[in-house]
Amino acid sequence: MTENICSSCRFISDAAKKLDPDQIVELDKNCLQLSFKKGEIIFRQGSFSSNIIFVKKGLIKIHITGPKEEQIIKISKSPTYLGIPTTINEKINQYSATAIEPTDVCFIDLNTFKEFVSKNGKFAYEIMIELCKNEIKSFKKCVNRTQKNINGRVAESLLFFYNDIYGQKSFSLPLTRAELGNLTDSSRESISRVLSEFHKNEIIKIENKKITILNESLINKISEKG
DNA sequence: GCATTAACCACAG
DNA sequence: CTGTGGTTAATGC
Repeated sequence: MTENICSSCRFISDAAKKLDPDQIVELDKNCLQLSFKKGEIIFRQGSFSSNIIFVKKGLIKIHITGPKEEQIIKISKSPTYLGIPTTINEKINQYSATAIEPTDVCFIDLNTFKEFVSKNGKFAYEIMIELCKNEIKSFKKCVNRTQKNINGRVAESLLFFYNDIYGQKSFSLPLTRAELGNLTDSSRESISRVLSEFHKNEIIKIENKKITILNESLINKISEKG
């Protein structure tokens, strides 16, 4: 299983590429790879954690317990680090992560990770870049979900799956309607309505979970203007 | 006021 | 789990 040795891993992160050979050996000794099926929880809000999580393959949702109900914060695709904000300065996970497609995850010992950050500036810089990108994305998401109407938010999320996750116009939605409603700050019923309206207007095609984007320019327009 | 929007409820596949 | 229809509260013109 050469794939499970960090030095020859083809999913190695941009940050880990900056590690010295001896640090790679160190990483290898202090990380563990596990596989998760769709629906399996990777780590849970409120539970103890002493690991940084790197998703080498798959798709996950980040969710957090709100005052009223569980809220999906975002969908993240590999390759990505997951548990940096939740672990680096906290003993307890501040949010949960659940696989929504078959997913391979590396659990990296927190102290090992911290040592890399403090001793290897290039590694730390790559980590910073990822964190900054994520923060900007979350700012944009915050603004969009407040200012866009339902049609715009649903269009945006479909475009997200198309452009950022699958890279093709036809894909199988990894979420239920209720989850998509939760993600886009709307209701299950509204998602139903909007999707069937898009379908009727031949903007997309729906066959159960399978979505095909038919009119890309129009759905872009809807995403922008609502 | 009247129209629009979107959530909530209920019920049927 | 999903789609639809009726109802309702909030907001805009």
